[in-house]
Amino acid sequence: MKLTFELTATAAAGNSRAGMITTDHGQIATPIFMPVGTVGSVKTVNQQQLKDEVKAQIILGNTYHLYLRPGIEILEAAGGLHRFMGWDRPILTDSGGYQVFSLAANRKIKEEGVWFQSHIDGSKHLFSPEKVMEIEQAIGADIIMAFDECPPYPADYGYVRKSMELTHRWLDRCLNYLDNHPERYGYTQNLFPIVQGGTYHDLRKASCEFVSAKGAAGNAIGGLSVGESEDLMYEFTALCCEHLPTDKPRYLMGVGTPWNILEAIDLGVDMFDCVMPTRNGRNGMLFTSNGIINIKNKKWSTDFSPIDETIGNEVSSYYSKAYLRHLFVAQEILGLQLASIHNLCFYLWLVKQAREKIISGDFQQWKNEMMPRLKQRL
RNA sequence: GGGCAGGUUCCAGAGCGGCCAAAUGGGGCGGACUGUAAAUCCGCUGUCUUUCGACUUCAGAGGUUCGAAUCCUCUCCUGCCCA
Repeated sequence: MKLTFELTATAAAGNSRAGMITTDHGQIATPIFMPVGTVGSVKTVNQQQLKDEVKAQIILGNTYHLYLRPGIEILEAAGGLHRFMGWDRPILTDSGGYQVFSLAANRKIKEEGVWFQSHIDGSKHLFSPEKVMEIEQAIGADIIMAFDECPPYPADYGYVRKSMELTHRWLDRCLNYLDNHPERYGYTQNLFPIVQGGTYHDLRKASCEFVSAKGAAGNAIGGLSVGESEDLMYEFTALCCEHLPTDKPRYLMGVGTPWNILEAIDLGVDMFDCVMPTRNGRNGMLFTSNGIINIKNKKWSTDFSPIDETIGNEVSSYYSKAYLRHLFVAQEILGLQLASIHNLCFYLWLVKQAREKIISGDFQQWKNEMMPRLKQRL
């Protein structure tokens, strides 16, 4: 069944909304944060913990990484990524578009697609829209992203316009491929197109219109959080929300900090993903309901209070800051895991709170209260 | 009592006449990280000074030398071995 989106509640002030996405692998209550599991693994966190402790409703995989390893033959033989990794809830795969940006030194963009040099062994591979769709079908995610070019920031108008037009042509090729190649695992995969256009108003607006016209089950905002200021990011997120359909989920790709997420929810975004809770967690940065902790700092060495009691999950209220600091100093693997689990729990708690506040009508007040607290350095 | 090996900046440990405020690692302190080439990366870590630079350090005391962490003498301490 094609993915559906039902609006549960819309805030009186601002553009935030609460909704329910339904996929063949279950429902997703929005706004939602999606943990990133690039290679079919949310680093350091196993699937059971992801379900029971983090309460993740949907996770991400990455086309580029999964294509290189283990490769599509193995994924197909396994019956798709859900089965391969033992995850029966929804999955979204990114298309490799972000790697066009992050692996800039090792790729070449052409009309037909992008030539990548593998970061693993240096081998060369062509990612065309058709090839990416083929891989995403083999992976079998519930939501698959169109293949796009994510231009860097800053980039001049001419470049961004050409890049956006290329992304649009590629979108048509993705759609055309899907029209002629039915999915293979007996459930529906939903293509989300991606808006580009950099930080140019007319381009962003044009891209929103182009994308909206496709009538996709959901739409994504790409090309943000690539180095621009937060104000610019908010400005262009707002612009995109204004021009994307109201009755379809809006996904802001790659964002972000806890306060970025609250701000974007207020602007009308429904879905988020970011490596920040996991990567920064592994690097010792904890996001809590009271602010940011660098757990490696000595001041935590004798703080035996829980990591964060208010968010209500076990890891965060059971283990102390002092213990977690000890694990980091001793370079124990458990430290990386507890930090990752805590941060993910916090992110999921944050969007759940946001949802409840939207439904109860208190979102604005709650957000204004939370914003300064979230940014605070403890 | 005798023999041998040692005592270096928070720790370990290089250095063995000038290029030494002293390698390297650890520890400490701080920072970065936004659709993951990241359990990673980047600073600082004797004192004073914004910089230039100045000053005090290599167990202690004396000495040799233009110049000593480095050479000599004695003292104190540590480890191992023999009595």
